[in-house]
Amino acid sequence: MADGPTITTIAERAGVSIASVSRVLNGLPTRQETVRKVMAAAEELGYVRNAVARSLKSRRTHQIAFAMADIGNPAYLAMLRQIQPVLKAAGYRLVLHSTDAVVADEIDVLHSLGERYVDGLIMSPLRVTRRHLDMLAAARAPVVIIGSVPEGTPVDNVRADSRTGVQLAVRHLYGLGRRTIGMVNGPTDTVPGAARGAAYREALEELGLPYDEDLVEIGDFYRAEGGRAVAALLRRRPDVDALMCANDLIALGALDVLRAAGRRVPQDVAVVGMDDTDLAAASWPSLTSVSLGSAERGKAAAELLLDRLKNGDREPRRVTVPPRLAVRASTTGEEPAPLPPPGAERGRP
Amino acid sequence: MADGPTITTIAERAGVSIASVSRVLNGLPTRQETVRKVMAAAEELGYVRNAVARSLKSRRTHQIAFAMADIGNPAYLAMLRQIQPVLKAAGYRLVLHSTDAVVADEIDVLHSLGERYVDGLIMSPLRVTRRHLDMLAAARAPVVIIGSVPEGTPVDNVRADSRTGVQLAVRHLYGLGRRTIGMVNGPTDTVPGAARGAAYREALEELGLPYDEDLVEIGDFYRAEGGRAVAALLRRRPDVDALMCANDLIALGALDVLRAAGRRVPQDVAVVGMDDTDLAAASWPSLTSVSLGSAERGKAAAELLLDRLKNGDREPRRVTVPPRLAVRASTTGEEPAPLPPPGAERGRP
DNA sequence: GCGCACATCGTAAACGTTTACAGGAAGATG
DNA sequence: CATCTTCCTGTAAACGTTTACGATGTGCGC
Repeated sequence: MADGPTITTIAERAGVSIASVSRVLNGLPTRQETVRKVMAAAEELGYVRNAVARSLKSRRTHQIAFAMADIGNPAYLAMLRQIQPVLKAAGYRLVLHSTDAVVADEIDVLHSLGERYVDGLIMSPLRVTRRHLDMLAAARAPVVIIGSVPEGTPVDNVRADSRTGVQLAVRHLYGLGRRTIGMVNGPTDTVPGAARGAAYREALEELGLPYDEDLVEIGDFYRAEGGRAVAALLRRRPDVDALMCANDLIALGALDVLRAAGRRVPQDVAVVGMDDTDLAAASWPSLTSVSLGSAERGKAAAELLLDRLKNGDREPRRVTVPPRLAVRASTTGEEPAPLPPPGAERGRP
Repeated sequence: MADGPTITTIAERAGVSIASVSRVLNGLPTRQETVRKVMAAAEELGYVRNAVARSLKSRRTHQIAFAMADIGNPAYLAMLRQIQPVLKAAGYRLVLHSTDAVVADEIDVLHSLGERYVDGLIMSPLRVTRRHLDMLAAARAPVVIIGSVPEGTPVDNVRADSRTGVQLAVRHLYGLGRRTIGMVNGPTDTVPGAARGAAYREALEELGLPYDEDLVEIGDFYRAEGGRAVAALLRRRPDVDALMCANDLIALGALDVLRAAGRRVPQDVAVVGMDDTDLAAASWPSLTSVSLGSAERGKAAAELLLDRLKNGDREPRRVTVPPRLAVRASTTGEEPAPLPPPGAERGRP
């Protein structure tokens, strides 16, 4: 693992100056003979350009950071899967940060833009605080936010339309005859939590259903937490006949708890998830889920950022991705009640 | 987004030399008064160290690359989830490459180590070719391979024990009375494919069951492909009573096809997956699956690499992670046949 | 008052590139 | 043949750090 060759090594071997080597390597006009010599030397030495030195001089790292709240969440994963190829095709590397949705970590990432190790950042914060906005305004590199930011914030941003998404789901449940529709939400101090909670309320009102706080339970965006929240809601309102869950993980938790409680899905309680992740199609029963277009949002974010890197001072843009409802068995399943869990699942006959 | 301050700016403002600024920022012994002045200036200017310049000088980027075959595969994702926090805790950033299991892309990644934009690489190649080995030998930065490499290859490597894993599964099926155990594999020119195929054969022999090529079908490591392979196998051997699938996605495909064919799982056909991903627990019925310890392997790989970065010329190490069998409903479920899929399952609005 | 040890600092080189600039050679033009 | 272009090349500076080295100043012992 000896020290690799540099353009100086090549220059010596080819008998030219380092400037010529650089020009040849960058395809600038050069005499044919020189090109040949330099190429030959580079080939023999197995030369590879030093990206760090190059970045220092050119002030471009060809790296873009993606700060995701939670690697475990398939919705962010769907974004990542789209972001990666778009960046790769444009010649950028992807630096991955996981912030665990901790504000301090997100601020850290924004702050670290000052280190200039990336040309730009795609970030998907769960909540947007005053500090976020301050840091965004002072950010030393272009940032694209996936999620909602206050009106007028001068930053490119890609948002889902969870309002319409929740509306789609609630209407679907209403159309199936459900009238006691509960909501299991994540923390309402998060952007998605707040939006989904409000949208649920609106959707009910639009349909002329009463909004009842007893039908709303706040947990967190994880399976176990979601399950706990559902259990609490069930104790309070055993008559609930449908559950709008703020994401698929919560919905899976709901399925767990409903099964354990002997409630049939969808006959007794219909369940709708959100994000339409892989888990929704694979779950038991398969989960009706609102797709908020995570994949499309990821792609759009990457494209926005690339565009901004080309064209630094265009107006900030906002892209909104429309939701879709993927209807599956957890709302329209026609088979008889799912039976108690198979013995091995949790030790029951 | 004006040009940020550099140590030169600070030096001017504090009335000291850039050397002093650097010393203060790096905590080298300096007079108290100087420290104060420099810190004050840095603070006022909102100075952040330029990581690129720092890397150029120090020959350390504090970045580590992870080249995963397929972002969509939850097994790799499980590795990623473990790798990320380990690196972060050690002060390294994570650069993510997705190679789509294309050899040329993997070679590219190895080659790009010469650009010195990372201090090391964790790679999980699906197949290891001659070129891989050549590039590994010539790699300009430490590499840890997740997966098997030929005996004696001088490289840190973390492997699963799929042989024992398959054995666990086949014995489990045998113990449940299954005697016509099929295998649905991915391409056998991949390392896991070859290993799992061979292990299946060995496990049968160990149990005194005949090895029958008709019971083996090769597809690819994806859900749809797995389904197709199972369909083919079923046509050839309708009497099969158990399926050993080379990963969970294949097993999900198997469930799809078995359901469509009216076969009950596990009564008619027991199904075992591999990798024990989130999907296994969420699927319908839940999937018995061999965990090859993806998470542990990711963690081990990250730790091996960090250790190697500290101690460049210790002996190459090999870590083998033991498999576990997660038993679920697809082999031991006792409920009556799952019914045909609900109508809505694949009709989307 | 001299010499020495020590602490602190500034100068300058280095990391590996890219690139502005100027110089030289060759060809075109008078 | 002198001059002007044109093309190609080399010199050197720059990007923002870290760090070896030598210079300076201070305090102390004699």
